[in-house]
Amino acid sequence: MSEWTDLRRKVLEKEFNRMNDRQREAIFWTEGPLLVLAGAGSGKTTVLVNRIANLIRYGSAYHSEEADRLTAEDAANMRAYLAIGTELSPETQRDMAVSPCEPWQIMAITFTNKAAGELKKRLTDLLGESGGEIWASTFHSACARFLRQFGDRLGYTSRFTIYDTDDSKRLMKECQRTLRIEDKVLSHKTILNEISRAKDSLITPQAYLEAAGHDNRLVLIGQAYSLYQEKLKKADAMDFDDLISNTVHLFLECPDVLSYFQNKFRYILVDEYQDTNHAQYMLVKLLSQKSQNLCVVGDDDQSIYKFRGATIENILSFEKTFPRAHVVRLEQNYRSTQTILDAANAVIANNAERKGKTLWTENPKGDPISVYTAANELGEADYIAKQILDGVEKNRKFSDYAVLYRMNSQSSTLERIFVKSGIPYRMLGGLRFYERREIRDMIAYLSVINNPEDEIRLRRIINQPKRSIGDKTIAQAAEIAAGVGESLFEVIAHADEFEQLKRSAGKLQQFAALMQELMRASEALSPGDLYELLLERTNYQQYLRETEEETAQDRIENIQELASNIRQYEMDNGEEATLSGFLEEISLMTDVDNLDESVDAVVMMTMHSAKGLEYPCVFLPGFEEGIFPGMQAIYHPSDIEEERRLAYVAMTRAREELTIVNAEHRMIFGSTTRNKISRFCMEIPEELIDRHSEREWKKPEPGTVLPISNRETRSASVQAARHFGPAASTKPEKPKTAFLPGDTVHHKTFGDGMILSASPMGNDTLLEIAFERVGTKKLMANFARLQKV
DNA sequence: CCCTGGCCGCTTTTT
DNA sequence: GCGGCCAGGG
Repeated sequence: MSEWTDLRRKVLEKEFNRMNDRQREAIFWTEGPLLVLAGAGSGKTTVLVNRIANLIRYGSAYHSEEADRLTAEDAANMRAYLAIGTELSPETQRDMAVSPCEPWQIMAITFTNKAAGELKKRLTDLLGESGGEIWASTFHSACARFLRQFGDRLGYTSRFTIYDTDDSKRLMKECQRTLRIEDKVLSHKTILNEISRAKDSLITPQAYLEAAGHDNRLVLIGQAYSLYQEKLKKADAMDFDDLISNTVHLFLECPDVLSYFQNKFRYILVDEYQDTNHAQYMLVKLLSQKSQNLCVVGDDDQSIYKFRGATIENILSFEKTFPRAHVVRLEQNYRSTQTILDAANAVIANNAERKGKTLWTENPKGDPISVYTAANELGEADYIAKQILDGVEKNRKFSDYAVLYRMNSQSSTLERIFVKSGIPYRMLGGLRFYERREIRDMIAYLSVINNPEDEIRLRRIINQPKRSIGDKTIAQAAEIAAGVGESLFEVIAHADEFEQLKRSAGKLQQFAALMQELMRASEALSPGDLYELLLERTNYQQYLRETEEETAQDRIENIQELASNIRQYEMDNGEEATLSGFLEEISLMTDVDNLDESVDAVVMMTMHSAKGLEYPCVFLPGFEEGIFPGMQAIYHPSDIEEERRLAYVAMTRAREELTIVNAEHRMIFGSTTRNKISRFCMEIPEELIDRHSEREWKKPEPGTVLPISNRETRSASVQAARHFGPAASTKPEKPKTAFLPGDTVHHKTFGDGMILSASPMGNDTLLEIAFERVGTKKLMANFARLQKV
C-alpha cells in the first residue's frame, strides 16, 4: 500500500469515525453487490445515509490506489486533519475523491413514506441542498414516477389514478357480477389476494389462465383477473401491485427505457430487503444490471410480511443470485438493554430458517423482562394503565410508552381503560383518515375531475349526496357504456340520447353538468380553491348535517381537515402543486406517516406497524396461544416461524423496559376462551424474567370497570386522539372544566351555542347544546374542545 | 329509491 | 361483539 493510499484511508476512517468497524466496512464497500445484514437497532439508517454521503463526496476512494491528483498541499492538509482535526479544504476533498457520483445518480428505496422521509431529511442535513436530488422514495412512489413518465408505452396516460384496496374491492365485485361468480362460492377477498400474489410474481392474466389448466377454481380466478385488468386499463387506473409489476413489464418491453434508467442510476440501495417480493426483486435487479452496484440492507429475522408476498428467499439467496456479493453483518445493537437482547435472541434462536446472527450491546444489563398474568383482558388493560401511571409519576412521559398487539381488535379494551384512567393515547390502524367515508367521497370527486374515465370512483359519488339516481339506472348506463364503447361519464352526460335512460336523464345530466363545471374550473383553480368550490357546489357538508345524526360533527371536521391537507400540500409544492400531484401523494399515504411524535401520549398499534420504531418502554399484551401465535399459525406449523420473527420484532422495539402480559381468560369474538401462555414467552430464559400475576397480587376490584359501552365516548376519544393528539384533555386528575346548563359556549365548527343539558357519562359529560347556526347537537365535553364565551 | 333488520365471519397489511 | 352485506318492506 502506497503512502498516499494509507494516508487517504486514515483520513476517510476519521471522517466516518462515529461508525463502528462493521458499519465503516459497509460504507466503504462501494462497488458491486453488497448485502448488509443489519440486526434490530444496529444503526442501519445511519449506515445508509453515510454510505450515500461517501459515494457523493469520495466515491470509491477508500479501496483505490489512484493518487495522481493528490498534491503536496493536499497531503499537508490531510496530515493536519489527522493530527489536530483542522477541516479538510474543499479542494483536498475533491482531489481525494475517486469517481464520486452525482446525487441524482443514486436511488435509495424504502418501504414506508416515513422511512423515505427520514432518509431524505438526514441526507439533506448531511449534504445540504444537493441531498434533495437523491431519489429517496418508496418502491411505490418511485414506480409511480417511472410510470407517469413512460406509462404511455403501456397504454396509460400520465394522469392515471391509483386505486386503493377499497376501489379494488368495488371493481372486483363488479367483475364477479359480470362473470356470475357468487361471493359465497369464491369471495372477492380470495380473488384479490390471489391476483395480488400473481402480480407479485409477475404472472400475467394470460399466463395465469394457461397455468390454471382444468382446475375450475383457478380458471374462474384467472377470468376474474383478466377482466379486472381490462377494467383497470379502461379506467386509466392501477392498483398498488400494478405500480410495481407494470414498471417491471415496462422495463422488459421497452429496453430503451430500461437502459435510460440503468445509465442514470449508478448506485441503488434497498432498505428492508427481507420484505421485498419477486417483482420488487426483479425491479432492482434490472435497474442494477449494468452498474452491478446494488446494496441491500435487511434482516432475515425481521421478515414479517410473507403473508403479503414477501419472499425471505430474496435475502437468503442474495449471495447465490449475485455471486460476487460481499456480505457485512451489523450485530452491535445501540438500542436495547442486554437483557432485552438476550431474551429476543433466545426466542429467535428457535427458528431454523435463518442466516444466524447474535445481537450484542455495550448497553447496561437493565431490568428483567416483566411477565404479568392477568385474569382476563380487563385485568390486562388495568395493569398496563397502572404501570404507565406509576411510571409517569416517576418522571416518565406518556410518549415513552408503546403498547403493541397482534390484532387491532385487541385495542378496544385498552382504549376503554385508558379513557377511564385519563391516559392520553394515539392509536394507529383501525379506521384510517383516508378510509373514512366522507374523505373517500371527497377524494372520489377530485379523482373524477382529474380522470373522468374512472368509473369506480364515479359510481361512488354519483348518488352521494343523494340525487335520486339508483343502482338500476347506473347499471343500465354502465351497460350502454360498455355496448357503445364510451365511458360511463360520456353516457351520463348524453343520457337523453338513450331510450333506456329517458326517465332519469334529467338527474343524470344535472350531475354531469356539475362535474363538467368543476372540471373546467379545475383548469384555472389551485387544488385548494377547487376543493372549496367542490364543497360549495355539492353541498356535501349540508348533506352530512342533515343525514348524520351523531357523526356529522366528526365528519365535517374531517372534511375540513382534508381542506387543510390540500393547503399544506400547496404550500409544500408551490407552483408545482397540481390536483393529480395531490391525489398521488395521498393515495400512497398511510397512517404511520401522520404519527405526530411531539405529542405526549402513549402509542398503540399492531406489532407489524411498529417495525422500525423504538420506545423506552414497551407492553406486549395478549401473549397467548391462539392469539400470538394465532390460531392460523398453530394449524400451519410453517407459519410459526413468521410469528416468531414478529415476536422478535416486537421485543426489540423496547429500549429499557419490556413487559409481556397474558390473560388466563379472554373474550374473543363474543365468547370467553381460556388460553395457555404463549410459547414465545416460554422460550425466554427464566433467569431474565420477573413474574407477577393478578391472582397472587390480589389487587382491589380486579377487572371491574365502569360500563362505558357508549359508542360515542369511544369514537370521540379515538377521533380526538388521532387528529389533534389527546388535546391534553385527558391528563390524569385534571379537573374537568365544568359546563353547566345555561352556559354559552363556542365550538370550532358549529359556532356559538347554549348548553341545554349536561349529563355525566363514564368519565365524561354528555352535553346537549343549541347552536345558533346548526341547531341542537349532542357532544362529549372532553372532546368537543368547547370554549366558554 | 331508501331504510332497516337479521345473518355471517372474523389475522397481520409498509403501499 | 361488531360491522358489512343483502333481502324485503315502505
